[in-house]
Amino acid sequence: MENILFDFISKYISLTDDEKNAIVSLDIFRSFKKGTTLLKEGQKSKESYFVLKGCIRTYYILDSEEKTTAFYTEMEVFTPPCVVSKTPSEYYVSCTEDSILLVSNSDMEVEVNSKFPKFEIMCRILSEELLAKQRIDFDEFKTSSPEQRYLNLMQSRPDLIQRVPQHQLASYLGIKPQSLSRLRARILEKKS
Amino acid sequence: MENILFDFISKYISLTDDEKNAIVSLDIFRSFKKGTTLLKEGQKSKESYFVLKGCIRTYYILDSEEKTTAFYTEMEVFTPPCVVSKTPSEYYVSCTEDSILLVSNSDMEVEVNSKFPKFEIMCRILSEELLAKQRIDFDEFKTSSPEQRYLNLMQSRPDLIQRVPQHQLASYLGIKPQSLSRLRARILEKKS
DNA sequence: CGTATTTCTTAACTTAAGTGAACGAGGTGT
DNA sequence: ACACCTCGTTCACTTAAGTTAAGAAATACG
Repeated sequence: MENILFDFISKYISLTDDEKNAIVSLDIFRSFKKGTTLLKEGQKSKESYFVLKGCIRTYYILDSEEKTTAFYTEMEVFTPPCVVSKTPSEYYVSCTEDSILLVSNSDMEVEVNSKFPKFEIMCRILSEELLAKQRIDFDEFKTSSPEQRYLNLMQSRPDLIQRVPQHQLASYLGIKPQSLSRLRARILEKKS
Repeated sequence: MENILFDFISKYISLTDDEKNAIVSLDIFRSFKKGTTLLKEGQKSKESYFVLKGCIRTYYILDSEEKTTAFYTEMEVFTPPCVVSKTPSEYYVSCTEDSILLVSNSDMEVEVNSKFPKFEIMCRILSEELLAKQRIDFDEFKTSSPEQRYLNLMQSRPDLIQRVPQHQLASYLGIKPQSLSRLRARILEKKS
């Protein structure tokens, strides 16, 4: 499990064995059962997540309806916005599958960053990359129809369509479950 | 003009007079006429922008139609995703108004960051904040209808509605100009 | 100043998403 | 085995956005 993490980190900086040991000794791997809620609306948190295995999702409850806005799967990082803004969360975070996560605490990060300046650099580069990636995703969402979004998702993250319930996918695509069903039927019809 | 920049920076780190002078001596303020294109599709770039005065927008040309996806105004920072990914740009960046911008080059940033580690920290914090902010914007976009998005925009950035052409606003809201006109008429009718 | 061009609005019609309801399949728990 | 519940699909109907076209308003420019 540690190797997955170190492979990820090695894309940004190189670590000595001592540094690797220091990270392992932090004891930050955690297992969660499917359905576990990691963060609730109204709560404050300092935790960030790196998904080693499984899938977590973020959702809002608006008019007593769940609105799923994001999924994070293997090799993806997620810091809830409320951790950055230090305000109570407006959304929920939970595991859609049995998951193994690296859970880090922002106090801990401050400490590690000051001890290993390399780490600070990695965090900067990673944030910049995620910002750029999310910008592209947002642009794509804005400039396409629900149907195009679904087709794009089939290209970019085909696994999600299989592993995630349709009604969660629907709100992820910005539509209702019924519309997703219809849209899928429409696509199948076109193919034939 | 420098003071606007230093006020901004002071939200993240504190600078000595020497450091301020070092920054001023980089000579990075630039003026642009309304309509100036800063980046074209297919080009590579290393430039990031901080808006001191004016407004810049990003847009795609898809099916020979402009699709505006973002506006950056006073006190906002923008690094085009292609600068981060080091690939040719898929979009355009241009000034919608006469603008004064701080233009920085990523080579220059590397140098400044290694000379002043403080700066690295600021960049990390800033990226994290922007990422979280953009995440919230994206979530809001996904979970609301075009009409709600327009009403939200009236709350959060009322100036944009005044200073930017309607057809650019429309694609920013993910709809066609005609739909924006209609939607505005609908809102006015409800009020009365 | 007047003409050209762009921008915004309106309208009629088409297409697709939202809504409410019903149904069947699959899973859960007692 | 049974009742229960969630989930996905389908249908009929409503509502809003896309499309095409036309005209009014604002702006740019010679």
